Amino acid sequence: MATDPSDPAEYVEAVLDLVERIPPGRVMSYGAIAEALAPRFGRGGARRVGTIMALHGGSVAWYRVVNASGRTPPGHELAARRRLLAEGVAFRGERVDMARHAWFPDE
DNA sequence: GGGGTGACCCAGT
DNA sequence: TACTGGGCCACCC
Repeated sequence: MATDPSDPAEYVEAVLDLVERIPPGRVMSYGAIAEALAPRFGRGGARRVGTIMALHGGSVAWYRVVNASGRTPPGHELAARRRLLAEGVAFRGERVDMARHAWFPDE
């Protein structure tokens, strides 16, 4: 079906689809996204998710995706911070308070 | 076939 | 907290 691991485009779609499901005020790390899709696609990794976001993130809520440390993507720190603050996400200095806002599809 | 690159991650210092 | 080194995987020359 649409989840054909042999088609790279399907993985991209799955990543973007998952990002769209992140509730406002919550965030996910690149690694967490890779982990969440692992059962379905098996392949991929945090690094790949990052590349996908860099290329196609513009069409989704890219600012809800941060690295494992809670840092916002390079070059977009200000924009990400503004949007996240507007959604009620707490910051600790320059990073998101992951312990408080990290989200996982299971919820 | 070989080597460099990247919106990553983790452990060690 | 910051920096370093190793591992990771797909993509591009």
